[in-house]
Amino acid sequence: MERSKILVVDDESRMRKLLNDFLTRSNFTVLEAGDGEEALDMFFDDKEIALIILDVMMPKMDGYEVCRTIRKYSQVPIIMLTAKSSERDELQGFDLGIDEYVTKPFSPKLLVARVEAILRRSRASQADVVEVGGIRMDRAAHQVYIDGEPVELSYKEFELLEYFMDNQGIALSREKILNNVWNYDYFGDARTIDTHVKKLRSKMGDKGEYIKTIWGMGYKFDAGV
Amino acid sequence: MERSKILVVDDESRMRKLLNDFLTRSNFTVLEAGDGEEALDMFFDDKEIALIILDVMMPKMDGYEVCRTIRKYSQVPIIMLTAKSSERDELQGFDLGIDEYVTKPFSPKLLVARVEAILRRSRASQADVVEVGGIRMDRAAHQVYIDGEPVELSYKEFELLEYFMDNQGIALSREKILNNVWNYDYFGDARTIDTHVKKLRSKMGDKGEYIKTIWGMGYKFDAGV
DNA sequence: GAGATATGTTCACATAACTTTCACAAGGAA
DNA sequence: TTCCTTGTGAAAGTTATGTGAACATATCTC
Repeated sequence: MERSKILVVDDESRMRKLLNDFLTRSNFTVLEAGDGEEALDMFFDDKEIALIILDVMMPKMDGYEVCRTIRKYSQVPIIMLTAKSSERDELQGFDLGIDEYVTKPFSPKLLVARVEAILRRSRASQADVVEVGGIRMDRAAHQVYIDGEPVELSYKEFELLEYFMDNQGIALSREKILNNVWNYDYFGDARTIDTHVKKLRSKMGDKGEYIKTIWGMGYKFDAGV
Repeated sequence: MERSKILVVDDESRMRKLLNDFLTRSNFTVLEAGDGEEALDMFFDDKEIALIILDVMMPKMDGYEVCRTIRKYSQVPIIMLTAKSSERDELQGFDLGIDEYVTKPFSPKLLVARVEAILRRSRASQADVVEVGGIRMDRAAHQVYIDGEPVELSYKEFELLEYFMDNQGIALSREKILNNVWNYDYFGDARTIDTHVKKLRSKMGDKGEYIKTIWGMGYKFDAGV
């Protein structure tokens, strides 16, 4: 997977540095903007920005304003940083097309998890139907076919398979799977993944072998093509 | 591998000198700070600090405080020095993002080993695919290919080969291998390395010869290219 | 809102895979 | 040769994963 470019907009440089650090560590490329105007300039200059993290409270042009302007031209995912949850409630009243709200102070780890989840979603919607090694995944219909036959998968099973198919050939640790397929607020047993993998494999028949176990590490989807 | 810069923070100058000595000998560049404020100044002045060793008990600003401040802006690895293990337990209750705890008195040798292990971890994610002399190592897929054919390696075997390939042409003592490939809390027989080397060699076929024995010393990976 | 149904999670145990140790063989150094 | 290090195969020990069932939670139906 290529490195996605993320634009961080905040007037406080410390906050920008913090986010930059964490996101860079998580393998994203980060651009920083110190105010709304700069943010708009950077966004319209660089067509490859995959996601924007936007502080609400900024001098001159606030996050709300920046968001409205961008939304006139683009559906790029936007995460809003708000200082109080009351701000958040207020904003949610308007339909600004904001993908997530994160209230300060937040755990950077959590933010990264949300960023990954959103990007996954927005990447997913690019190709609605994918077919690999006899497995056809129709995201719009939320339906999977194996050798042309429809297979009944539960919601989680579908999402798990989707994540596997989006990351073919890549070794995925349980932690990573949890972060991307489960909600960020799930803190249960990672072994639940094993159970889901078991069900997935059995529902997939002989294609179940595509889900390889990487002992001591996690799982990997590999259709061998 | 370039010399990594390490910041040692302790109010006792004897302790700083001791650490400085050992780390310098192990080929690190060392900066010293005598208190928390100085530490913060040095850290934010010098963007190249790769790791911080931090004493908990210090006058004015304690290690706990320093850590929290740094964590607001940076994910640099931090090793905490604690006087009693009770302190350690207490600290672990908070999620400060500390990478390691070392309880005084400690063996400097052990500390150096931990430093190396942590730095290796944080460096590891640089090049995802490496190929040398017909051996292709795909870290993302956690898979090794020899002459294009996939080879099944266990977790430890993979890590061992990874370490060898990251240190091509360098003679590696068993001690060093243990410190870097095994966990620091492994105190078993170093001969387990021999067994793993044997398995690796046999799984690598004629490429097994790349792992040379350095009699009386250890091993070396050398693809002769 | 109660009961039924489907889905998701946890648990305990079986199984499989891996790691370490051991004992002895083989090989290099003095 | 003699001492010490390394190679090797197999046994013993350890840990991770597979699996079925119980339990919990959410969803649907009436």
